[in-house]
Amino acid sequence: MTDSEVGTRSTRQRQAVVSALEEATSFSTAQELHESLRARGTKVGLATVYRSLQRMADAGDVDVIRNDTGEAFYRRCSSHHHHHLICRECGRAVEVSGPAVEEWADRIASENGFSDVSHSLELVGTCNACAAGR
Amino acid sequence: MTDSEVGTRSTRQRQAVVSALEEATSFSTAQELHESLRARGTKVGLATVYRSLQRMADAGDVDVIRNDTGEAFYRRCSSHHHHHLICRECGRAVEVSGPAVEEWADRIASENGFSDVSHSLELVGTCNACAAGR
DNA sequence: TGATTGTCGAGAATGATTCTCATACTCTAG
DNA sequence: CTAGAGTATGAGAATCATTCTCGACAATCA
Repeated sequence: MTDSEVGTRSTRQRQAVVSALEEATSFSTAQELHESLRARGTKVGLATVYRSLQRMADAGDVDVIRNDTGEAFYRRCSSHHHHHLICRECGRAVEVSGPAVEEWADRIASENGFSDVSHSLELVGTCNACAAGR
Repeated sequence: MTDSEVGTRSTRQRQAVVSALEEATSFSTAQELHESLRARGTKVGLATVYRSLQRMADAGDVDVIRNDTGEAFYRRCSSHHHHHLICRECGRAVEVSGPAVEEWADRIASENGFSDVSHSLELVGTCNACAAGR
């Protein structure tokens, strides 16, 4: 079995994880997704949620970010390269992209003799709705 | 006791953690620092290493980044705002700063109605030494 | 020196994530 | 449609980094 052959079967559990992700409006942990599935009466094992998320992350179908305690958060995202602007209060996330940043990253990398550079970038702030509600 | 009053005492253990950090040429985990202290014959508890690192991180004296498995890596850094360009093979880290990125982040944030925006950015690549050695 | 109070250390506890392995299910060839 | 092969699942154990607990110790200061 090669890597490209795994994760191809369509099961009730995988569809459930996908739909839970699509209902979520912000980044969610595996545990939260598992809980929301249980709450709606869909029985899916926690390990399966983790496996599904990992496979989707590997395939690039979901984005993974980590908070400052190292917990992983998942979100269904567009497939092109982008970054996130996340509200620190409500968790709402906006996809943003910045050619300027990509160019800057490449330039900095080559100036320092680095090659094959990838980058991770997240913006965290307070969205207007949350700022207004205080 | 207020926050400003904690972490003021000078102890052998704290000095040891600081010196271990200064000897390290790249980002290190708490476990690695603990091990290097033990290796040189300095007895310091693991919990103390964690506590010292956390306090320094809170004070802004060290930078913390996380790898893709969520483990925390620490490094003694300059105190002004900056980012890192890290070699994925040898772990060597270069501090970089980019006014362009800061401005872009602020602009994107305000365009989307976000305020109080902070950002995290890391560049990962292969340094020239490692690229040459292959 | 003695009192006060922060700090240490060993090991237990925590919590997210991964692993194990017996069982159930998908998919496809026939 | 059906059996067979091989993948996927689930419950709970295992892992592993990190944090907590609490009695003992040490830094600071009068």
